[in-house]
Amino acid sequence: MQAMASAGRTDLRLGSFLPYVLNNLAERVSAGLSGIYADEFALSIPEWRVLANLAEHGTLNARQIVEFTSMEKSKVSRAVNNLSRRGLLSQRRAAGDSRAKDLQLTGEGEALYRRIVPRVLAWERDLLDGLSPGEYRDLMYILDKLGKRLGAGA
Amino acid sequence: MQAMASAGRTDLRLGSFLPYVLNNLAERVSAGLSGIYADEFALSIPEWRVLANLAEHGTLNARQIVEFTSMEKSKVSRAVNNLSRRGLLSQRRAAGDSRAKDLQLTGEGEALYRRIVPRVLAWERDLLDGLSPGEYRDLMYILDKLGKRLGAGA
DNA sequence: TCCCAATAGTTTTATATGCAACTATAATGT
DNA sequence: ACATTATAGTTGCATATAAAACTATTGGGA
Repeated sequence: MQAMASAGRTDLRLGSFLPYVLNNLAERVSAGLSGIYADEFALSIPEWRVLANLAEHGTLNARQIVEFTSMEKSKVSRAVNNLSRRGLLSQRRAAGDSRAKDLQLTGEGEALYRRIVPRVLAWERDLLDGLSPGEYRDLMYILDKLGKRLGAGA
Repeated sequence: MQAMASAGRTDLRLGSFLPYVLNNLAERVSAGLSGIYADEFALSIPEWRVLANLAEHGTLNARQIVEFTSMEKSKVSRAVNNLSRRGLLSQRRAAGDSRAKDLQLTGEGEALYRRIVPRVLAWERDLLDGLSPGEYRDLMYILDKLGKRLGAGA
């Protein structure tokens, strides 16, 4: 027997159609969160994502950021440039490959990141307070599973 | 005891930060699906959403579509106009309120919708095949719970 | 009745975006 | 070594978008 679901039927109900539900939720979450880093820290979403990935992974080049975030490479390029102009990250030609640039946060970039983190974690905690630990675990597990499946299928 | 989670810590791990995970997944799902209605049916995502909501709910005005989809009203306005120009929906001044317009799919609009539905359901089924029925149920339940919490919190 | 605020929807404007074209460098095959 | 192809990243351009200004209509008060 196959996965029951909206997919088990031949008519479409948007309320149980995963892509629709997922997108609605994701957009609303993004809108809520971007209130923090846009209004208080003057960062766009792509800029925030680049910042956060550099903070987490240390030195990266643009291609790696593209992989981590699934953003367009032109989007990443522009976000990197904005952060660079603001002195939040530094660039230098990569050792082994002079096409690539090693990107890394400056002290100022790290400081900004450290100011943002508690704010977004508090926001997330607020949202997740409605879920039990088990529900949170299930959710992350299932989302991860779907993500892997998408990677394969596409 | 409170919801453990990434939110239980003071450092940020993107891989377990719900907004990040959710957005990555949603974007990839959207990209996959939009391949269908963009390439094969020449519909943008906003257009598809308007079409699907009208198909599901019957006659609606633009404000109601905004509520159902959480899209910007200007976005809805343009999507409605595009569909109208293509003869996929009809507009007429609402009975009780002449500012509003009653929107409803034409026969052609409904026919297009019926051609699209099996395609997107098949796509969804493919994605969901990796989940057990229980996992699917849990997922939808939890997403719904989060959605409601967002509605309240904002 | 007469204002004034609220609402439905459109349009303007500035910005963001995706895609393709492009530059520069690296890797591969013969 | 040389030509071909692939890759890293940037930029130009046409389109899409969000936010605010705007038009038209409605709904309340006082």
